[in-house]
Amino acid sequence: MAVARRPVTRLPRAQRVSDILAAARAVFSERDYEESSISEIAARAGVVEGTIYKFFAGKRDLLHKVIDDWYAGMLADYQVRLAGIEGTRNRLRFVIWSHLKSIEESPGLCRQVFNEVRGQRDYFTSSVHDHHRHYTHFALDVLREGIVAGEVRPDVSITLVRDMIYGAVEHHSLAYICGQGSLDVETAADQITDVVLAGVLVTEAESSDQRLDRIEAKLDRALAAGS
Amino acid sequence: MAVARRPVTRLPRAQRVSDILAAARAVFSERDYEESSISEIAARAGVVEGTIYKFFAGKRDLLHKVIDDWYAGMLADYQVRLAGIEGTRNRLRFVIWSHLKSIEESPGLCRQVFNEVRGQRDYFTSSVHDHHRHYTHFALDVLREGIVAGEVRPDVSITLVRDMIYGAVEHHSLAYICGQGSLDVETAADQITDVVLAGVLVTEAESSDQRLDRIEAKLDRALAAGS
DNA sequence: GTGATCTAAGAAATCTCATTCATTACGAGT
DNA sequence: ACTCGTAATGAATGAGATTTCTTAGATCAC
Repeated sequence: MAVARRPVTRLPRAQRVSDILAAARAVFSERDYEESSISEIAARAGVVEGTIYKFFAGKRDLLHKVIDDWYAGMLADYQVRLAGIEGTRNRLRFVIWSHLKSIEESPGLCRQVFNEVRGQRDYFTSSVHDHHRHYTHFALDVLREGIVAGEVRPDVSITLVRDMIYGAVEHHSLAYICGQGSLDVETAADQITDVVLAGVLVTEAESSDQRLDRIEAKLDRALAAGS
Repeated sequence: MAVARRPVTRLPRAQRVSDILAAARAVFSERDYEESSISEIAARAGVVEGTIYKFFAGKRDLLHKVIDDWYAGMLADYQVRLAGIEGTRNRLRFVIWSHLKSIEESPGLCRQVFNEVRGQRDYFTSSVHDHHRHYTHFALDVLREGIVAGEVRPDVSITLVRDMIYGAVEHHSLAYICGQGSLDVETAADQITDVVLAGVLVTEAESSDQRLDRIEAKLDRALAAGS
């Protein structure tokens, strides 16, 4: 007895792949990795489970490809926008603001990155890590420029400041990412920029003190002369 | 035909629970959550899989209990040690150093916390979150004391500075946690303390104002005397 | 000491996926 | 129209978590 079989339509490879990626992105965005099932992704993409394995090595690989895809989209205009911003403070704030903004827009994917990608033993050899390096490289550039411009203390470790920036943003966004509470991107960007910048700026203290010393000394002399 | 059955020994409940917890801690420390199997934990604890479900609701619950257990141990002497340290800088450095130290000592468990516990949708209602609140509360206390002492700017958001501290520590330790590279606790503690403290310390501006006030007063007197 | 009872511990069944595989049939090239 | 490569299917496989049923050690009343 012939079993009723779904009518088969063959699509160009690129089309199928992007359909599956879109479906996977949707599912991974709204569910935990463990709860995201290949069968649901397949159903949403309009294919059967086995089809997915024609294009992807497995569930984990599929997630990685979804994240790669996401990063690629973000990186595209990031560099262009940053190029149009001047001044260490403004550029630093843009880096911080951008990260907050992408978290606000895609909390689900961020969660997958934090929980399932980063922290995996193979993370440092993955393509996601490559993308992330590109992504965070801009922060390092901004800091280096600040040092060259004489605004930023040259003795701080810029990689550590980078860790501090991204760490602060991500910790701060944790509740939002977990679906608890809201995220005020502008306020957070201002606050983080303030503290980070204060932490790395060349202090005016010495030169001001010197000037004050000089002025005070003059005054003392003037007073002594006047009496 | 009677099947050969392993001789059954009954232990007091507390003993069995702590045996299972110890075995689970070992397995969760050396493997990813996904790769940690209940059967391996059972084997190491010297029990059969079903027994674990007598005491724990499931694999996830078991991990949570392991983490709770770990936090309880850490919190025990943390408060005592901190009480013996004076000065905002020293106390802040201790908070940062302690976090780095616990990561250095238990990278495996940290990974489980970062990847499997925090970031889960139910995290903010879990007992692990309660423990973590206690744990990070000390940082907030140190900052508040700093504000009272007039050393720390009262206009910074202390919860944001807390996020910055823990975020920086955890980002910085990521490679180590993933089994790549090493972790220099002392250097990292120094650097993070430096930048954070520089970011939140009261600037010399105020005392400069005071000096300017004094100088202006002198000037006024000089002008009055000269006229 | 003996028997009743409670429940820890065992062992195996079940259930839920991810992953694999043999089969089918679309469609481009001839 | 025919053939062939391969996209797509759908069912089988297998691993591992969870459940369930059974067995038997411990404890208590008498």
